Amino acid sequence: MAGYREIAADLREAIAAGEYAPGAQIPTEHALAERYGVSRETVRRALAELRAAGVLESARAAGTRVAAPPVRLALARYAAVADPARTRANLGPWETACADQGIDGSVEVVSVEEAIPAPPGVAARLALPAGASMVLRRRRHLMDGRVVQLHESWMPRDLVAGTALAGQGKVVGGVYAALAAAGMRPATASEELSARPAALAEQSDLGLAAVGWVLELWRTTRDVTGRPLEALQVVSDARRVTYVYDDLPIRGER
Amino acid sequence: MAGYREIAADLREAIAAGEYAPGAQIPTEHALAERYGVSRETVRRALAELRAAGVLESARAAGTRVAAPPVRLALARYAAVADPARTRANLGPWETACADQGIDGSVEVVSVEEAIPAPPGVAARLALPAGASMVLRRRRHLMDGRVVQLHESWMPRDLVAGTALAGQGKVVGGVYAALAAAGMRPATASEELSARPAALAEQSDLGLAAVGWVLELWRTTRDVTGRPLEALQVVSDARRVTYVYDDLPIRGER
DNA sequence: CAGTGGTCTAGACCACTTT
DNA sequence: AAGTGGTCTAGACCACTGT
Repeated sequence: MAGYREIAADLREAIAAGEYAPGAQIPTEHALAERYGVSRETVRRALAELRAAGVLESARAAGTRVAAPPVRLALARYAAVADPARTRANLGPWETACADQGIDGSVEVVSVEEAIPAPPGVAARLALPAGASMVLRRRRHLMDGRVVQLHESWMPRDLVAGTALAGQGKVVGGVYAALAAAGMRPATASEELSARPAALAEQSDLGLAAVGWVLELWRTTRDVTGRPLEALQVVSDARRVTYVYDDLPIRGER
Repeated sequence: MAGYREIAADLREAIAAGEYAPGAQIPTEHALAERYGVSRETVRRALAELRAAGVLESARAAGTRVAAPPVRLALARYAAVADPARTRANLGPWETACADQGIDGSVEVVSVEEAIPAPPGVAARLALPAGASMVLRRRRHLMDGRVVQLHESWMPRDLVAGTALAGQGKVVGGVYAALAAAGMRPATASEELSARPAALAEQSDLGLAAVGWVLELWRTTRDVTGRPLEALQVVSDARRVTYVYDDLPIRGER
């Protein structure tokens, strides 16, 4: 009579109707199997669907509960980051954004490699010849306790060799300041934002349960002449982040 | 010996290593069960994980194949939409973006309701008093054959009553032109972008299989005085869309 | 018509948490 | 110690696709 999709839809409705509040435990799999007159495996398929949809959360011997919507970090991508008052005492934009939202943000430099062959996507964004152009790669983890974002920053090797950017460890004052100190002036940036299921490595780096999704942001920074200075890939737990573009001037249609 | 997660990881590696090319059929569930020495149900759990991760696609009686990465539409959110040459003969930005990418885009007006109580998120974005502020809602579907985006546009009722925006059917020339014709000048827009699992209605509207994910974009348009004119919610199939913000001026840090 | 994936069952054992 | 969800099995029937 009741297929697992119907059971899933039924439970979904009951939850949406407030029959089970966020955090409340739903009946056990055994009880649901009896209620719907199906086997426990069939109930489990319904619950699996609702877990994947973020509606339910199960903990090993503690039952299945209605999931509370995740706490999202709002991250400014445009106007708000321009406020110089916000760039406090050597805090980067991440620490500042976290502090504004009452969260303890931190950054860990994972690796700095001075000469890596540029992958195709990076070469294209940096306008380097396809093939074996060598680039600098800096990898970072941005955390608020758990890892929230994975950063991979790629820069043309000839631009940054010998500068602070080629050194190990954190770049104090930010990448843009270091670029400026080396005589390069970031003037514009282009961003490409998409969502996709997490790769296996991302799943473990971000501590995602089962099949997680990520937001993938590419930011290409250029100087006034249009020369690319940096290609930055930001991979985030899709459920933990909102990107905000504030006060974009309107010049035409949308 | 082999749990379903190991089997999933094993297959994932084989596919990443190119052992099965995109579009190629992998062995049948029966064959995999025999190879790994497990039951068919266990294999199916592994395959379910890879389907959820977008690695595999199954068709009813035609086997399971390696999924090709979905074709994404690049949608400009900033500089490129300002090019007046692109706004062709009453084509909206959607039709234009699709045409640029060799795709036949179309727009369908789903409903126009003149007086709806504003939901909390809308009231906040339109800076209306919480409670029962009445607003106009226009719902559209943007298609390239399949439905790609769901639009819900909300405007304060007192601003648009009696204008072309309150009429049924398409607004020729675009919402911004209609606002301008009614004496309102859109000057800035703020966008908030996040990803989440699709709600049930979105799943069916967008034709998503199983548990799909969506990108949710809120665009709040204001005039020079900062008065909100429109709150637009755009829900897209997360696998079909990339949002592009071109040539953002850099004024501070990121 | 043979073979595929989709669904379902009635058991079973385990690791773990809660009491 | 009892109860929970996590994993697994060896069957079964079905709808559908390909030939």
